[in-house]
Formats: sequence, structure tokens, C-alpha cells
Amino acid sequence: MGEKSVQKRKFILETARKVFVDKGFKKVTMKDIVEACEISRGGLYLYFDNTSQIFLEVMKLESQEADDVFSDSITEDATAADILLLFLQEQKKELLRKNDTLTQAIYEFYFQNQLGKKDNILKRQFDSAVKIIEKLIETGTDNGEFYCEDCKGTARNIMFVLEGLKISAQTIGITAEAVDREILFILKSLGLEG
Amino acid sequence: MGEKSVQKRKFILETARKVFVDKGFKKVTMKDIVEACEISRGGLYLYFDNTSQIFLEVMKLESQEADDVFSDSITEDATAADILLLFLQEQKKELLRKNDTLTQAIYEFYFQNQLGKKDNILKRQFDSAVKIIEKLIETGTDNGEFYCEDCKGTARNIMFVLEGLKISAQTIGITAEAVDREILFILKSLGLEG
Amino acid sequence: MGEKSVQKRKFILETARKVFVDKGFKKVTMKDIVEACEISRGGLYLYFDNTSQIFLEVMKLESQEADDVFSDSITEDATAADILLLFLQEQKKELLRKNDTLTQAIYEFYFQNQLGKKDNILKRQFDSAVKIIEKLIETGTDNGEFYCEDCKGTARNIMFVLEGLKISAQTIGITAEAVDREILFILKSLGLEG
Amino acid sequence: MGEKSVQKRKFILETARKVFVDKGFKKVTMKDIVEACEISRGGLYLYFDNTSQIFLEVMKLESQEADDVFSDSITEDATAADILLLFLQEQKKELLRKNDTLTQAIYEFYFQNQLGKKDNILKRQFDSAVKIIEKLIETGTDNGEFYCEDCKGTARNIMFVLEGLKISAQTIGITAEAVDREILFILKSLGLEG
DNA sequence: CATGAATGAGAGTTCATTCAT
DNA sequence: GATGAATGAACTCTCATTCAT
Repeated sequence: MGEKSVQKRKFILETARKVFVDKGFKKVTMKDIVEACEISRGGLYLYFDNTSQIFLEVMKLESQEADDVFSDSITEDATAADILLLFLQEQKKELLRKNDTLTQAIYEFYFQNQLGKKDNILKRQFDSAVKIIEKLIETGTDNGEFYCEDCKGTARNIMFVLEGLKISAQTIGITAEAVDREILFILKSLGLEG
Repeated sequence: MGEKSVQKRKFILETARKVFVDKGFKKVTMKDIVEACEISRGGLYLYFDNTSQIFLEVMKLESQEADDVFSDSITEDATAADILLLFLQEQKKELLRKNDTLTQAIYEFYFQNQLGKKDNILKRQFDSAVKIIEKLIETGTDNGEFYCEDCKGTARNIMFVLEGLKISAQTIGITAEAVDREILFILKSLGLEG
Repeated sequence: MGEKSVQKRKFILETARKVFVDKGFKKVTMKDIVEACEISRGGLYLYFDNTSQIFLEVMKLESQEADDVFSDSITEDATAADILLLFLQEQKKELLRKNDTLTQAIYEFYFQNQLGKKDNILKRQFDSAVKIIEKLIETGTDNGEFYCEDCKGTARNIMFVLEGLKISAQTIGITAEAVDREILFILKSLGLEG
Repeated sequence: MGEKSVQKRKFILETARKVFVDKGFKKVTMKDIVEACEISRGGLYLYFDNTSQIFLEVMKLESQEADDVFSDSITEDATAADILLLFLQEQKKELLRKNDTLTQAIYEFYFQNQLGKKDNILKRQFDSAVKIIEKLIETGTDNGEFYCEDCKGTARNIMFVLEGLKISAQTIGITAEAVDREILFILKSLGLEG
């Protein structure tokens, strides 16, 4: 595949992302993507076979970029509490951002595609997030910033709460205040005052 | 609509439930339900106009039955801790029951139908569950069974964790052990040993 | 058929008439009529087999009533010119009455049902109208009210103009002024000043 | 849409025309046209959305061709009487041509689609025909070919008679002799002997 | 006589996918 | 590589008509 096609491939994925954000996963047809990209019907098939394949690639791109953002935000002189707070604020932003998230599409995708454990990007992301938070809490506890008996358990608890908030945001709706309340609850349980 | 059709209506809803359990919400067509019920194409339309309507009715039935089960389990001589434990065990069972749950379909349904706050059964259920748990924790705290500073906050936290577990079960998959671990974590935070 | 069924039959025809006025002929389904009559689906079939049959009967009723109205209007002391004028005014009213006419339905019906010459109520009505007008003109000419060389030809001409106005009213639309203009033109050609 | 599809588009319209001639307007389904064209179900939808759209285009084509025929027939040395006679003979042919006319379909179409005054091809055609006839009669009167007091009125009268004949041909049926009779009547009223 | 549940044919419409150019 | 016309399967929905009660 030449330089040109790499460009086009990327263009398709970026455009498709918008479509998925708008419509979720299942509702999106190859036709939708063709039209959004303003390419030919057959043209899309030169690059991708179906919407699942496209979506997987979109998620790959997405998670790379997310990682980059996260890495950047960890600076030398930030305390564990700072970073945890930052992380939670990021999550809050994501949660409440109704109109520029793949969240719904991702859930739908995993509903449809029971890919088991392999290739489950979502699971990898969840597990790695747990580890990072655990590390943070450990560090913070060692520094005397937090108080925590079961760091791993707490990390997991935090992640499940966040998942719960995320899905609630998509189904029953959730206010900024409700998110704040939950974050505060977490912080208090770590002995912080938010 | 006579006695007979009430029966048939119920039969359709029960059959449709199975279809939704199998396929989620979006994938289900009127044709799927027609075939599952072994009735005629037009016959289904005598009772329901579209899959959304059917699904709403299925959920209504479902939540009535769930309420019944729950009410029954609250006996005179059960302690708050007993009931809370029972509730969590029920949730665990539901969580792990992969092949007989509407969970996925429900999520999909609410993705598609942004019904706002009215008619959102899910929200009503969530809120009422929070209240019940709060009450339980209060009672338990008064009785000296638990220790808890912020009963409402804890109740909410529990529910969000459960939501997080539920969606995780549907997307990244979750083991019985993982659920136990989270339940234990909750109980410990209440000063119980599970 | 008992007294009761005769009543019901008539009720159905009267209700069906309204439906045909509203929707024309082709668009009307047995279901439409069932619903308008608020009777059972099967019930309608006890009286009529299809919409064509119903429509024919509606027309029969209609033409009986129209004849009655017309007969009544011919009084002893009316001049030929009076009666002709009256007839033309009646036609004008009918033409412009957009929302209580079977006209459209009748045309549609005859489009669909090429019943040849037998049973063609429309043709019978047309021919008899020509005869009546011819008679009127003859009488009027004898009385010196009109001037006319070819009475039969004039009568036919008048009827075709009226047909042309009727169909135009249903297709390209027509104003009261346009109808008046045509009536005046006819009267002038008879040596009258309208 | 390339060169090729323009051809196909035209092919579809021509084939659809035959279907409309056969069946009128309302009865015609997309399926009918698909089958007549021997193309695929989806194929037709690439070109047209529904039968109304197709019919409008068929009429457009039709009226273009009709205009061409008419223009051709007006030669340098023809007298007004010649042209008027020719026009009436054309109309007669059209009237009596039972099996190759869109007439019925056109009426049905305008029954269904109360397009008001805009886009009403029929009205435009009627009005323009009136003007042409008026001009002819004026010219003929100036030349001493005809005698006529109210040229515009006469032109309108002729057109309404023709409309009346046209609809009568479709509903009550009409013979060649009847048409001749009416044409003769018109010509006589212009002082011609036909 | 009357009801209305039930059936099944058939119309409209949309897309994934292919393939000649 | 790229196009977009073409196909056909699949879905939704509506009714005429029948028939057990």
C-alpha cells in the first residue's frame, strides 16, 4: 500500500469516527461511511470489509491518542494526589461530553461482538487503568497523601464506579453534580477532602 | 380485546423476551418475533406496532416480577445485613447469568431511545434501589450491624459499582471471583466481614 | 333480509359515501369503511363484497336523490329560461363544492371499471340531461325566449362544457368567475343576456 | 450520473409510460415498473423514489414531444382555419385513441396530488392552448375566414368542450361520430361549414 | 346475524456486496 | 486503485378475506 492509500485509510477512519460518534455502532452502515467520506461505494471495500473492522481500527487509533494525552499529563513534580485528581477530572469531562464520545458505540460494539478475551481492547484498557491507579494510590499512601488499606481493591472499586457512571450517563443520564458527588466520595474514602 | 387476546398478548411478550435475551434490542426485527411466536406476520401487528413498544412492555412485566421477588425475600426476622447480603447475592447471580438476561437489550434500548427523564424505567429503578439500600444501611447502622458515615453516599456508591460490574460483565466479561471481590470490598467498607 | 338489515345497509351506504367523498374511490379500502361505520370487519362482508359494489350502490342512492331535487324544482309557472338558469346555477354550485362531492370518486370508479355501456349510470345521466336541456331549449325557442338553430347540438354542447368544467375543477382548479364566464357565454349564444 | 444512466433513465421513463397507459396512475406500483423494465428492485430506486416522481417526468417528456409535433404542423402557407381544423383533428385522434393515452393516468394523478397551482403542468397546457386558439381565431376573423364576437370566450369554450369530450371518452365512452358532431358544432358557430 | 382474531400476499424501501469499466 | 451501477435479500407494514365462536 502506497503513501497515498495510507493517507486515505486514515481519512476514512477519522471520518468514520464521526459517524460512530453520531450514531453509535449498530446503526452505522457501510453506506453511511461511504457518504460521509464522499468516496465511492466500491472504494470503501478496497480498504475495509465491514463496519466491525472499521470500528476496531477507529478504536485502535483512539486509544493510542488517549494514551498520549495521559502520558503528557504526568509531569515530574506532580504529586500522586494531583495526578489522581487530574485523572478523575478527565474522566468526568469524558463522561459528560455527550456529543463527542465513542462510548456508546464501543458498548454497542462489544455487545454485538463477543470477542471473548482476545482482542478485547476495552479489557486491556480497564486492566491497565486499574494498575496505574493502584500504583498511584500506593505511591500516595507511601507519601502520606492518602490513607488506604487495600490499594488494589480501591483501585478496582474506583474503576467500577467510573464504569457505572459512564454507562449511567448513556442510559439514565447523569448531572455534573452527581459525578462530583461520586468523585468526592472516592476521595473521602482515601482520606482526602477533594 | 377479549380474554383470549390478553393471553396471546402475554404469550407474545414472553416469547419476545427470549428473543431480546438472545439478540439484544437493535438486532431484533418484527419478523424475528413473528417467527419465534409462530404467528402470522400481520398477527403481531394486531398487538404491537414495533419492537420498541414490545420491548417497553417486556421491561414492564420484568420489573413487576423483579419487585415481587424482592418483596418476598424481605421477611420479618431478617437483619439489615442479611437483606443487604441477599440483595448483593441476587445481583451477583444476575450479573453472571449470561444467557438469560435482558441487560444488554436494555442498554441498547436506552442508547437508541433517548427518552429523556420521563418514562425512563431504568432511572426509576436505579433511584428506588438507592433509596432501599440507604434505608437498609441506616437501619443496620442504628442496629450496630454496620459502620457508616455517609449512608446515602455509600448507597449510591454501591449502586454505581453494581452498574459498573453489570456493564463490564457484558463488555469485557467478568468472573465470579471478581464479583465476589467487589462485594467483599463493599462489605468491608461497611465494617462487615462478608 | 329483515327490516333491521335494510336499515343497516342504508347506514353503511351513507357512511361509505362520506368516505368516498373524502378519499375518492381507489384509495378507499374495506377497512376504511369498516372503521367509518364502526362495525366489525366481517360484518361489512355480510352486506357487500368489495368497494366497487358499495360504490355502485352509493351512486344509485345519489342519483335517485338528485332526480328528486331536480323534479321538485320544475314548477308550473317557471319559464324555460328560468329552469335552464336554475339548472346551470345548480351545476355551478356542484362544481365549486369541493368537499362534498362524489365527482372525483365517480371519475376514478369509471376509470377503473370499464363497464362498457351497460350499467353505466353516468352515461344514462348524461343522455337524459341532454334530452331535458334539448326540450327546454325547444320550448324556450318556441316561446321566443331563446334563439337557437340546432337545439340538440346546443344541448350537447352545453353538457360537454359542463363536463369540461367539472373535470377542470378537479384537476387544474377553477374559480367561480371562470364558471360564470362560461355560463354567460352559453346564454349569450342562446340570445340571452344572463 | 454518467451518459449510460441517462439512457437508462430514459428507458425507464418510456417503459413506465406504457405501464401508466395500461393501468392509469394509482394502480401502478414500483414493482410493476421494475418488472416492466426487467431491472432489479433496488435498481429502480437509483433513479426514482416513487411513482409520482416517475409520472411527473413521464408527463414532462410527453408534453415536450407534443409541443414539437404541434410546432411542426404550423407551416408558412397554412390558413388559420387550416390550423384550427388540424388542431381539432389531432384532438379527435387523441380522444379516440383508447389504448395509447396517458389521459386517464393524468387525471388520476391530479386527483391524488392536489398540487395547487404551482407545478400544475395540466393548467399550463390548458392556458397556453386557450391562448393559441384565441390567436388563431383572431387571425381568422381578421382574414374574414371566421366570424366571431368574443374570441377569448370562444377559445375557452372550445377548450372546455374538448375537456368534456376527453373525460367523457374515458368514462361514458364516446364514438367518432359524436366527436365529429361536436367539432362541427364548434365550426358552425364560427361561421364555417367544416 | 355479528364479531374480530388470524392469515398471508404484496407493496415500499434500504443496503451489503459485486463487478465491468 | 477507483468508480458507481446493479443486484437481490431482508425488513416493515397494510389489507382483503376467512372463520371459529
